[in-house]
Amino acid sequence: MVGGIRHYEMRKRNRALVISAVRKAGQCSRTQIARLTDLSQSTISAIASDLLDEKIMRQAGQGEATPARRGRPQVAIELNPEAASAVCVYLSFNNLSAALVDYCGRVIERQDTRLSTLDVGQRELMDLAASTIRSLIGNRDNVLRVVLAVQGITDSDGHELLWSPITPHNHVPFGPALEEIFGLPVIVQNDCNMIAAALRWHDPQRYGDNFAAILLSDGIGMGLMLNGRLFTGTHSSGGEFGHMIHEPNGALCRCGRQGCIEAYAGTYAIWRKAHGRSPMEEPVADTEPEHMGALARCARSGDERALEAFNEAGQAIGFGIGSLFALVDPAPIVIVGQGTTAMDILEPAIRRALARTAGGQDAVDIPIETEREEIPLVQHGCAMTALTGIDNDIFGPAQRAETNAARSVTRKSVA
Amino acid sequence: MVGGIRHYEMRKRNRALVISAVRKAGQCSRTQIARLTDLSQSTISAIASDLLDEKIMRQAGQGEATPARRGRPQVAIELNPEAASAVCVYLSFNNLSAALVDYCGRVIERQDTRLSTLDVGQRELMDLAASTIRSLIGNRDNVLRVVLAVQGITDSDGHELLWSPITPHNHVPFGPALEEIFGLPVIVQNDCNMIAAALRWHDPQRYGDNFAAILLSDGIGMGLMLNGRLFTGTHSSGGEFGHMIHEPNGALCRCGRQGCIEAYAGTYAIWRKAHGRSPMEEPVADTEPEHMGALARCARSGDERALEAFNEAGQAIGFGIGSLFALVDPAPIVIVGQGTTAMDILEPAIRRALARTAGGQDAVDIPIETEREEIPLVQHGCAMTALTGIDNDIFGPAQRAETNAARSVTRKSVA
DNA sequence: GCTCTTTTTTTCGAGCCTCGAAAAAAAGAA
DNA sequence: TTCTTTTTTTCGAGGCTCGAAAAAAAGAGC
Repeated sequence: MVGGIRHYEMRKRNRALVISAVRKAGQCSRTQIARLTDLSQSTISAIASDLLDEKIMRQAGQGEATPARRGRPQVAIELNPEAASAVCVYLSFNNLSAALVDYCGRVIERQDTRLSTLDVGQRELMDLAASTIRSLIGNRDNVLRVVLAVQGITDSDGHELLWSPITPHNHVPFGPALEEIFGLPVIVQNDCNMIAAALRWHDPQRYGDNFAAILLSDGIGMGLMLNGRLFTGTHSSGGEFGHMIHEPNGALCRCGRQGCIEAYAGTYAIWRKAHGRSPMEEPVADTEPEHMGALARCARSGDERALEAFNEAGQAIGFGIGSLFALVDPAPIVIVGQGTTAMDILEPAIRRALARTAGGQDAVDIPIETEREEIPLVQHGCAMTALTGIDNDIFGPAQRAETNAARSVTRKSVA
Repeated sequence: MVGGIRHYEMRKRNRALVISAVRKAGQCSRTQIARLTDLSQSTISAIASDLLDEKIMRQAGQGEATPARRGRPQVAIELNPEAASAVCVYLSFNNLSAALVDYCGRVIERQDTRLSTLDVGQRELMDLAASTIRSLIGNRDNVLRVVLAVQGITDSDGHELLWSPITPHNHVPFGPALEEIFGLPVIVQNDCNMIAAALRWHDPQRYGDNFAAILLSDGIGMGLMLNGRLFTGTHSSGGEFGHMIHEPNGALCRCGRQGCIEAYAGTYAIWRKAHGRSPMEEPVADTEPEHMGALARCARSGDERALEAFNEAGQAIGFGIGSLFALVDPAPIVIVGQGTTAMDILEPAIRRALARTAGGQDAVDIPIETEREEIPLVQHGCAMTALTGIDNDIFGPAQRAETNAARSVTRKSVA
């Protein structure tokens, strides 16, 4: 049962709606907000004046074009960058990149650390995250949220890292541990979900309510946007596209099972195949981007084994997308990351396989986009996740908790 | 953009919440409703008295136990069965079952028709549906909705039947055509989704916010409940579990492609395999339930080929569930329909395969339930879909459209 | 430079809705 | 018959949105 709705909720949602409209538009006059939100002028006036009073928004310096029209000029308001800030951390293989962003999403400070993720203890891993966050926070008092993206499987509540290829430890409780230290909400998220979130912010035209972002690197990850929402599993972050079954009882996967898509399309799998190794050989721990580039060049210049390896990878991905499309059809598809450097070889194989599936009946029409760099996307996704979280959970509810309390106290003491 | 919330919406949702609470509970006093909805006594009092005035609810004849406690006795209210009614139609292979249900979901009248769905023209198919609905409606004026469940793929808006194994016609526009005739909202839905909806109403304890219902008959269908909502594709009804790929380039499926799960686990596939036919042989049009029962008995009494056929089917289903669980983990699983008669043979094979997938890591723990009869489930699902639709869309919005109009007219004419 | 027109923003009163407290209602208990 | 207990209704207060009117802030015209 959802529970009833009161005035408080109504105001909260309308406030959040206004904030969201301004966040999307960048700058916005009250009249425009009214049009965007379908609320009346008077309501917008009231909400906007509250938000300005609370310093969540501020009047925008009249930027560029004042088209010199007749009538009272619109005064644009915008998010106040100092209203809040958030820390975004991305933990991936041998790398920790963190950033402090202001309330508008602009990066204030950045910090990158190399480490050997496979060799580091669970304690150290969490300590490293904590010290990075601490140094970014410094003595700021307006940091309201931390978002930690990790390569791997997280729980659906955003508390823990359940399993990851980058560390031998399971159930790493980043969320609770860091919340304890900093007294802030900490959200742990799968990196591919953050990529999907970022893409939607970058280009809402192309990446609208439905699309899938597939990250091709060591492992295969996926972020799925369905009906305008990030799709997550019921217990875990879900969307483990790389571990759908491609060949029952097939090649050995890094996860220890057999026949996963990743066991054909992960960089280690391509490397294994191209070097003529057995599909049951233990995956190598790390494949350098340069090696993969070289392999792609081999394939292009006619090396049969290399070509075959990429074809097999493309086939696995294509059939996988086909199975995914049988369940839900999230066109377009975006391929992200290192794997995109070989897209000229992969894409034909993907489309060939896709065309042979029920889900991919109109395979020709399915747009497949590419994005080379995943790290900036992950960070931007974290930032927007943190900030919209602040919008909805903190700035949405009217900031009158104290005022209200004060008022009722006043009333009582007067009476 | 969702658009802002006004008082009207607030009341609408709270009314819908009250109706939903009463629908779930059967009978309910105002005090209980207040507790269930977390709204105040006064609000419930107001809403309840409106709903009674509008004859959407009625006072319940004090059913059984009046536990003779002190104090003013609770007066229970319940849905007024005559507030509305709905027509539910289920079109499946060679069969059309329809029912008229009252606002409480009780069947008032039923009508079943046998036909040869494969041989009937598109026009005739729609005419048959229309005449069945017409005869059920009779001269009632409180029929507010029609829900048509079909075996096959429907569009996500619930307007059309896009593709179905039971008819050669594609894009059959049941929705618009019937709406045109009867002037009522008509919703076209996939049968497995209706099964999932029904199971949730039947046993919300067991089938809660997350579960998957898999229908094993000629084809393989699935209804997926995720986070308390029926999962549908973005363009089509989605959840075409049967057409996820089991073996790339594998056995011939009824859909014309190769290697779909259905091509191993549909009754025609089991029949084909058990009779030693080639996996590329054209699927037979129809397999009688009796044949399948006989086949299962053969397998039980040691017929190798039959046993192998069922094992292969179980394996396809198991790996499919594993792939599904990689994306999302909707435990428990319910197997529905004819296929359940062979569950003693299928289940071990399913679990063996499932255990070999990443998604099914805890395969032992995943509960697999069975439900033999699908038709009653589909009909009940249609009924609840129709009725909750009426609750939300028609009875939720305050019934004061005319009153308001009248009022404002009065005011104006007075002024 | 002053007035007129146009557009945006704020203000104000009305109406709707929820809530808490008090009153009313409807029983059993004494 | 009166007291106690529990449910339901009533009533006034407060919060929120809305439409209409007023105020504000420009350019246009002379």
